[in-house]
Amino acid sequence: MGSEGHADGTVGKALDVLDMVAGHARPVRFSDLLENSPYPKATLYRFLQTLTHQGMLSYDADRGTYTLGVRLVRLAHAAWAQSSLAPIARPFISDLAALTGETVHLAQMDQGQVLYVDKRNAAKPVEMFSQAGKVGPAYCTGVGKAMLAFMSDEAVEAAISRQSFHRFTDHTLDTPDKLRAELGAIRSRGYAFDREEHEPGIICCAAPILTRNGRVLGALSVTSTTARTTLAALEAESTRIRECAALIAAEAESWRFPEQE
Amino acid sequence: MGSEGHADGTVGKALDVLDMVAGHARPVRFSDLLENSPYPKATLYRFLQTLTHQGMLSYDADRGTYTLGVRLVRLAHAAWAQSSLAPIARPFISDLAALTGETVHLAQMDQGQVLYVDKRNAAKPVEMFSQAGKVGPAYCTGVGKAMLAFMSDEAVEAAISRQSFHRFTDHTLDTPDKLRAELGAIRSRGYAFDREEHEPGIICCAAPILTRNGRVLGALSVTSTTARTTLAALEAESTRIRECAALIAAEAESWRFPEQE
DNA sequence: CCTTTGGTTCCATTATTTGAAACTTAGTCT
DNA sequence: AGACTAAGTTTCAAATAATGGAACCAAAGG
Repeated sequence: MGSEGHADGTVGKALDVLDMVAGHARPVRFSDLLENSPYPKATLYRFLQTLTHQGMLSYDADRGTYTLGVRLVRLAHAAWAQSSLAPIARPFISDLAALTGETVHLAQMDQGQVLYVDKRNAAKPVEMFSQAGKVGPAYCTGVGKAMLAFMSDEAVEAAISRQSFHRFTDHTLDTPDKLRAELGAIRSRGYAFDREEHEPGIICCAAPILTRNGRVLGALSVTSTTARTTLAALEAESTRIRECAALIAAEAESWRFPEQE
Repeated sequence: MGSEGHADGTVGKALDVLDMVAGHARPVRFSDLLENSPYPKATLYRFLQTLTHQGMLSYDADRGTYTLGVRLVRLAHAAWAQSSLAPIARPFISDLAALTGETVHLAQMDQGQVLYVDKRNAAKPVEMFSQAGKVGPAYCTGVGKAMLAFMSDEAVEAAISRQSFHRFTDHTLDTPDKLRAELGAIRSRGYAFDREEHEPGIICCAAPILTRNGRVLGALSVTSTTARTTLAALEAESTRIRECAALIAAEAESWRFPEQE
């Protein structure tokens, strides 16, 4: 039962080191890394050398610090274009943001966590990278619950075992059982709410993006504040949200059909 | 020399496989990969398993295809936040885009390549990852030349040795010597042009972002098309661009890149 | 000049990776 | 159906690469 160490094989460990570098907000020195590292000095050193040599990290010789490298950025660029729903969904979420006048989030599930891959705000100018790429908890966000509700039982349990169930607000569903009950309700309703479960004053209505065979591709949410609107008013948009999700799903599915050679 | 890198160690090979997947625009089947793979079936198979398990790839069981995984997107977010100039420069490039009414690029140099870390377009709504995160050649872009012109001789030569000198247009500087001459001119002028060297019809004026001691942090450019404006008109903005670069440098230095002594 | 701190290299031991071949499906042809 | 075939998966002894304690080096500090 994986308590923590899920670093299988050598590449797993190397990627672990990548995450360690990514974890720090600024360029890190070797010794900084060594402190929170499960690996001995020589081993960590060699990993850093290899990753740097491979372009996944970049080393500032003057300062002796490591940052994430270009190759990683290039891969990520490809990943975003290729594996995320974002490029396909872009026009649809723009429309949805314009129609509702609220902030729209597009998210996918990553190892039991919610990964926001795009965001559109009708009012404010668009934010870039600073928003896309963010991660959040699955158990207390609209998009997270919307996705969980339509995943297979094993996948849900795997995800649940990775949740922290931290009680962010009075409304946070802070146990697996409360969450499971909520997921059932969502499944039959077809869409999810966030009733200030993650942040006070923030509410949303979210729908999953599903393939024809019911596989979860991602989720879509319209977010607002209790100051500006109510859950009931957001629920009125649920049909629109679900239609938008369906359009994205259709587009995604047709676009992904392999037309080899 | 060594276009296809010597994949040192196990992680090198694994990353190689990642690149292979990234190379294809669409989801790839195992056998597609196997064809252009230097690795035997079993080996490739195990790499794909590991990478998938690590979230670097994602496997579509229905279709039996691999795509780049979302973990990369998360890493890229960290890379962007960490690559320091982008978050700092954001308000400044927004202003510059508004003032000039043209597209503004923010780039940094890594391993002889230009990495675009942000982009702002006054007219169109902002594009996300699809633009920021792109990598381009240094020898035939305004930002690339602006940075090279202020780098140390060794660094420049190292970068030159990594350029392909592909002749994109009639104006491309396609030899090291032409480039070196141009760099001298840029250094004394203080800013660089792109005279349709990379793409026909695309011109720009670029300035480096330098620390007090002259270290190159990045570069800034204002880009337009020959249809809309002229080089002379862009040059009129050069003072503004350089001022903007100076502001960013000052901010960066006080904030993230304290120059020692 | 001696010590500490931070980083790099060595190298015998150990564990992992390797890949030919055998095996398992899932299709296809006759 | 039965006999082929293509595509993906597993096995296992041999080959290879990773490991990490310890030695080493280079600055900075006393």
